[in-house]
Amino acid sequence: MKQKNELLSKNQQVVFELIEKANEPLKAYSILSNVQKKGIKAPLQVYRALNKLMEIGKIHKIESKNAFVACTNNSCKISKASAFYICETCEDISEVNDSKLTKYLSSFKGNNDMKVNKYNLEFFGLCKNCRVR
Amino acid sequence: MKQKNELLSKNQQVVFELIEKANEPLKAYSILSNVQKKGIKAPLQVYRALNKLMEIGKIHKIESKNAFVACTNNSCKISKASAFYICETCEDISEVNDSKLTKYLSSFKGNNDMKVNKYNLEFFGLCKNCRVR
DNA sequence: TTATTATTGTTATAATATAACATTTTATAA
DNA sequence: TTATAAAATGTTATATTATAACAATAATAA
Repeated sequence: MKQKNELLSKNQQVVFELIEKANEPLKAYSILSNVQKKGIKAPLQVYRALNKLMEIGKIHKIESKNAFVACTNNSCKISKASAFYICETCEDISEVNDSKLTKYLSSFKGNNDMKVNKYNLEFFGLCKNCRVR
Repeated sequence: MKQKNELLSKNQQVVFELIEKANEPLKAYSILSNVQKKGIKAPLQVYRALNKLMEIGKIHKIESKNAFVACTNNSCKISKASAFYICETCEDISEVNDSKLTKYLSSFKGNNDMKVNKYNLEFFGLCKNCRVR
């Protein structure tokens, strides 16, 4: 499958690669300190890259943590809608990849008759590991 | 129905009343400037009240906006789980009150076998009004 | 080419949130 | 009721997250 990385600008690529390799959500200033050796010096350079990457659906923001993760859905259609599990104990975060959920939420009307363009859903709970202990 | 307000401390009550009367989500520092006449002088006093109010389910935080609204669900059971519509045009925000959705999400297991304690869901789209224009 | 758009670089500053410590009030139980 | 624990308050300082404003450069399209 064709990667979109080639379409990314220099800063966008640097930031995205860092996020993609990380196995946890990264915060903006943590990203900054990790890309300074690559020539990115200011917060705004990071935030601009982050905003663009979110716009094109390559990353998502975990709103409750102010942190950023690479999208793990190959389907670009749902790239702007996102859902995550957040373990309250170990802080592990994983993207939910459930097409039924996606369909259900994307077409959700509720009481308000709103047309849903995107949504963000964050589940908090205990992951399997943390329940056992 | 018995109000819980009586259980609130002085600062909690001041902050809650302001949020409840507002017809839009309020930001912490906006709250601060509005309660200074009531003797609350520092950000931390506001944040402490906000945290407590969230804990007991009287308010919710709109994570994507860093803003706070009074809970409009009378059911205390679901007070920690919250779902909102956010109109991308007029910024109007309303709480979703849909028991099917609540049940569906509260019992959602997905791929991860997580036990869901709470969730936060934010729908973005166009409200009825803004679609017409 | 030339105009337009996206991206970059940079400094300063705004907006959001917590740490740390001292004190006071309220609730609980001995 | 009195001691003691728990919750709430007050205060100063500071950490963290994010954007404004302006100048320059690179990429793309007309």
